[in-house]
Amino acid sequence: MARLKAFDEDQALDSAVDCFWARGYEASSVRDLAEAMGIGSASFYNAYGDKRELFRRSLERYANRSMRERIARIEARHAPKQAIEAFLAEIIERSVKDPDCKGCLLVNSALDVATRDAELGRLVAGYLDEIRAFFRRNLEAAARQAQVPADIDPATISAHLLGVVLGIRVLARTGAKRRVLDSVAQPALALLEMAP
Amino acid sequence: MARLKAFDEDQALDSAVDCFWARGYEASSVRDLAEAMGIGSASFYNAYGDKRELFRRSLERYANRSMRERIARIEARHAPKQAIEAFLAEIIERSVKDPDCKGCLLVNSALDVATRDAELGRLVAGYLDEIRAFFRRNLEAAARQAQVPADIDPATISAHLLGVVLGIRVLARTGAKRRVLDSVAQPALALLEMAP
DNA sequence: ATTATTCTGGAACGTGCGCTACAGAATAAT
DNA sequence: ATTATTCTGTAGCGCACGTTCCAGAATAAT
Repeated sequence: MARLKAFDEDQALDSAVDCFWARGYEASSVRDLAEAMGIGSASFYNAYGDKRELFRRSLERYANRSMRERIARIEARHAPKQAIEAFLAEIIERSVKDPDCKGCLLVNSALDVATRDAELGRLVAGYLDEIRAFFRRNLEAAARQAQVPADIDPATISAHLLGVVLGIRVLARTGAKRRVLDSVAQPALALLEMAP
Repeated sequence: MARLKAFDEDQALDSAVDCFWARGYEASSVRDLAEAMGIGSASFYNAYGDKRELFRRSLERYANRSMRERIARIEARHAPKQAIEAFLAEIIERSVKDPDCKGCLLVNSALDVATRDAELGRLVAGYLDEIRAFFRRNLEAAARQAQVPADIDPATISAHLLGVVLGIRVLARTGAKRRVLDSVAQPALALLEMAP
């Protein structure tokens, strides 16, 4: 009964994610975004409401397709302790291989727009806490299976690991070399090793 | 032979630092800045050149008055190992006590404007590396005095500690509680403890 | 007192911003 | 074929941005 959309909404959303990821919220103008998405501004506002709402959906899509996908995939394939190691290894690998040093959209946003928009701030904080929950869940499972030293406290170490991930993401965006990122992660991973 | 400036240039610069610190580069308009600094736009451009140059000077002033001051003060008053502990403790203390959750101007900038301006990016990376150098210097001194375990590698642990500091700064800006920040730091500090 | 120089407040410039209006194109149902 | 509805390209809205201009005020040297 009406004209059909001439573009794929999710595909365009992916392009928006890339734009926000590389340049941040403020520096991505609606014209930049629309061009990257391959649509005009009328379609832009018709499909997504406004720039902020597009950003909210971009955050959500990034969280689903990048963070949650990674967590689910890794947890499906690895035992708890190895899942933690694989998570850190993959983040370093991706950071080093990204020629644009984009870091993580959630971390980038946490310091930028999230501080000026309470709802987005809560959203981002919640997404980051899912990473901590991933660490905690796997630390507890590893402890149950005696794969990690008995004296580690999952609540403490999971926060530490989240901090390490955030530190890696920040340094990665400044263009740090793999050697530095590995050094950031190594002592945290060493905590998981059993005494010889 | 000419009219005198009616404002203190450094004092106004401090106000600019506060503005950039709280809101970031893009979100601080020249009008915002000039108002916070208590000057008109003519004085603004006469004294500082342009917005970017003011930001460069703000970064420099923040580095000198916040980071370098802290490092110098702590190193003057503490033995190497205690200096590292005091640095982390002070950062957590300041983060928790800041009602605006501003985090660290250098870290905030590292993810924002520094990624779009190569010179500023190099500047920020250099400032952050001074924190790593502080850790490394004190780790080496502590090792020489047998205040830390013999098997710790200053090159690795200094990068780890920098990562932990960055993680704390990011979490602090998202409004994390002291308990979380302490948890991020605690395992890193435990590395410095001698085996019982 | 005059002069040369610099600083200051305010108005205004051009540009790019987020966003909207509108006319026409495309579709599904009648 | 007509109609109702939605999508699309383009032009342009009002506004805030960084920056400049300018007339006048303030100062130190003459």
